[in-house]
Amino acid sequence: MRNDKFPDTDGFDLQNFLPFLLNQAAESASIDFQKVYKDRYGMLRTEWRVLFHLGLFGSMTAKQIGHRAKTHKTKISRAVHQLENRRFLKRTRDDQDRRVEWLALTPMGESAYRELRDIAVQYDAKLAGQFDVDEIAILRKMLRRLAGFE
Amino acid sequence: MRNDKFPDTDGFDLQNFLPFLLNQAAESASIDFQKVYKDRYGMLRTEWRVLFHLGLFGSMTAKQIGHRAKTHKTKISRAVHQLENRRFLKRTRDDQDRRVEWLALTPMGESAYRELRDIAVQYDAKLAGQFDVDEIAILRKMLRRLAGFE
DNA sequence: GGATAATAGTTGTTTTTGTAACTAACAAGC
DNA sequence: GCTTGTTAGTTACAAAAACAACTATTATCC
Repeated sequence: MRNDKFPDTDGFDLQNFLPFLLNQAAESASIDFQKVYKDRYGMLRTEWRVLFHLGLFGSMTAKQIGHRAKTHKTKISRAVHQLENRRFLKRTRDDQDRRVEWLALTPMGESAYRELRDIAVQYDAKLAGQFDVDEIAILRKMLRRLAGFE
Repeated sequence: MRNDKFPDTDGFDLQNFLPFLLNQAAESASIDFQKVYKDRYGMLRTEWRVLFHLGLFGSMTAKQIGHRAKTHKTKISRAVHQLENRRFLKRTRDDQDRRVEWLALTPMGESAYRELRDIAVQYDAKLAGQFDVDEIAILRKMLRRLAGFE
């Protein structure tokens, strides 16, 4: 880890320190998209994540979503409540195991999902567009590894 | 953006969506280091960021730190208070402009900084170590661009 | 030089998160 | 079948973050 900009420091470069760098990149990269689901749909981050999971994978339990999104069950629980209040999803108890409830989007939820998904696709393309295709492939591969997705 | 794992979905792949992917990678990559400054020093993220900035760049104002770390001034203000309470830094008013205060680490702050910095260097090396050197260079370059560092 | 605006930093209030304890349902062992 | 343990999800309370309004000081400009 070198430090080109401040060679008079002690050899540690904060702007290249991966936890800091990743966090800053993640913040910058998500801020404009955040505005969409926040200002336009009044959603929190966990809420759109639940919405996206249900939109993508159909019916899921809170636990399954939490596991895939690495999100604590209390956060999921609150997001589900909120989405339910806004009529974006409905729950149905599992008959075999009555602790479990299956979550699925309502038509309203589906439509919100489709709109946000399309925006997300464009948004991702715009972010990726500033790099070479092979570079962006390397980036995603490394990030998936860091994220523990594979 | 293709979706190999769930080809029966609608072509959107959440695990490759950059804002989500970056955030997950950032979370995973920082969790173990977070434990160090949290459990061992009782620090919050913003507090170690202030500490690191002062350790790296010497005397700075709250505003300068906030700008470099992209952190809101209220968060910086509270972190500075906390670090001051723990005798990690001291403030001195600027004589030219008495709104400004210059922040600098105390010897105790310096020593905490050095310890955390050494851990950070090792930690970064461990993270980077799982990739090729040229790949990691590409990763950092792209992340710096995404983060708006250059 | 006095009104107005801008700036550095703080404080107060509201949201959101984190953590732990909780309920309800099921499972296992005996 | 009854104790003990586990699991899905919720709730309550404490910690932290977000946001807006504030103080104190300096800059602008007529």
